[in-house]
Amino acid sequence: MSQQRTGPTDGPDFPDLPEATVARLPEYLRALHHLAEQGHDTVSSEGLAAAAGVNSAKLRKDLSHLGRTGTRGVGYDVSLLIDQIEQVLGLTHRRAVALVGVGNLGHALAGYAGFGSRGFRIVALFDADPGRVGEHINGLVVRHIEDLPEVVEQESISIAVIATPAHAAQHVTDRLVAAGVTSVLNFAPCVLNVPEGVDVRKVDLAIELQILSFHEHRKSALTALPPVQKPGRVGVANRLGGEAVGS
Amino acid sequence: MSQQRTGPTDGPDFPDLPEATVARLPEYLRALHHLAEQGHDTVSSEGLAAAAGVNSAKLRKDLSHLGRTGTRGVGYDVSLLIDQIEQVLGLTHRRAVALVGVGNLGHALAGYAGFGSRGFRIVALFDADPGRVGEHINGLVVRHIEDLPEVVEQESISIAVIATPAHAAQHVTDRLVAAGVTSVLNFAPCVLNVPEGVDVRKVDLAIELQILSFHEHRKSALTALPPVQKPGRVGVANRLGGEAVGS
DNA sequence: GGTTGTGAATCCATTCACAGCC
DNA sequence: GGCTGTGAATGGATTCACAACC
Repeated sequence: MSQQRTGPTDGPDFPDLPEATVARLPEYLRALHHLAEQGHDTVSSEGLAAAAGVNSAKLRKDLSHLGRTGTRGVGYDVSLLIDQIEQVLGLTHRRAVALVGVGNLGHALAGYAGFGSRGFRIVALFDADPGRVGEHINGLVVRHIEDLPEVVEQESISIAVIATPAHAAQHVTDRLVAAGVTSVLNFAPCVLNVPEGVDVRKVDLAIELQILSFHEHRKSALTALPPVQKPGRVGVANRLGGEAVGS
Repeated sequence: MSQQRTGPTDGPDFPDLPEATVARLPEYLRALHHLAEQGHDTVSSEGLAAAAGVNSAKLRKDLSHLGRTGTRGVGYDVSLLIDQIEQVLGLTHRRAVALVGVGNLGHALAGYAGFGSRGFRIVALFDADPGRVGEHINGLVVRHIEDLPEVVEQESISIAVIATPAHAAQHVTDRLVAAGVTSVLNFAPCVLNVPEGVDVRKVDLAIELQILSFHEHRKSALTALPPVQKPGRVGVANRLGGEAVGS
């Protein structure tokens, strides 16, 4: 009755990864590629954890969700682990991505080489401004937003990036969803309402800075006031990077 | 002996906000500004929660950490709440921000108007490429990275944005930290090692897409396979935005 | 009547610590 | 001896549900 978990050799089935784990797998993947380039072919949980900026217990727990991945006493096989993670993340083929809004930020994103090397291909650019339509960017022609349904269909696009002004973002989203897009990465500073089954992730520059601002505020409040010695709070300093800090 | 919590009238003291709450306050703030523009002067937890894309219980719990903020039976005073949140986030004065790396993305960030309106001022641009030094962007001159210490000092910069290639990011970070910067927003796809007391937040475009890719992968695996009826898993559909989705 | 603020209950994530395996 | 995989323990965050208040 249980719907046949695919055989043990058949690549990982679909484990129900915790969301927090999913969010970290890409970072592990990046670190692994880096290690592979440097010629490592195995790595310990300790080593990979350091390279990915997490602690080793968390890393091992995360990887344990993928099934048997390492070998005790040895560590993880780098290229094998890369395959397994790419498998789970659905990165076995390059996914087609549409980008809407070729203003300041959109231009930069369209030119970003990192997408290509990490599993994605920007295959279409859109803008609502007729003055922009027809412009060539990085080998692609900017098309009018009217053409969305057609292009999404033709190119099998399921993921879109929104880099429009905030006031246009919801409208654009509705059209994207209507055209069949089911995942959206939103750079506009606003919340998007989408129907069930559509995923949205948001990146907001100002919000990131405001979170940092909070910590700045707290830090200055603390140092301004008292030199209170909190004993036993010292240990575990973040290991420092390459060169000396003191110039 | 306890170090005098500032008086009750004296604006909010320094509550130890849960990190998850801190991360949401900026979104509430944005929503509140939007409501204020539209002329609302009070809002219920339900209303604000909808505008910020969270549920109302969470919103109330978050705001409760700031002390008494709303009035029962009525709701929250919009402009009062704005003040309170800006207070806690340390946004009472515009913070000076440095941006390092004026390539593709750096250019776009330097031109991003949203910073100005939301509590920040980009006051300095840096690059390592001498060919770029001297260039004018948005009223600022690009300076060589050698000048960091001097400028950071002069302009009281505590926050920096890194938009360099990955291979340069750690080195740049070390110099920023040495110059006195204590918060970093990192757009380079790599982990940064920093000493205790320095905060780093990271934004990685490809990682965001990879997380979406996972969900795409899962969705297609589910629809490809079985029409398994999971009873009682339906409810709570995401409310749909303005116009109809069906074109 | 309406809405906030909050204990209690639940859920999820992280960390600990060690048994099991190479 | 070294390292992974994992139960058990802890710690946070979310949700529930209602008393307190306007």
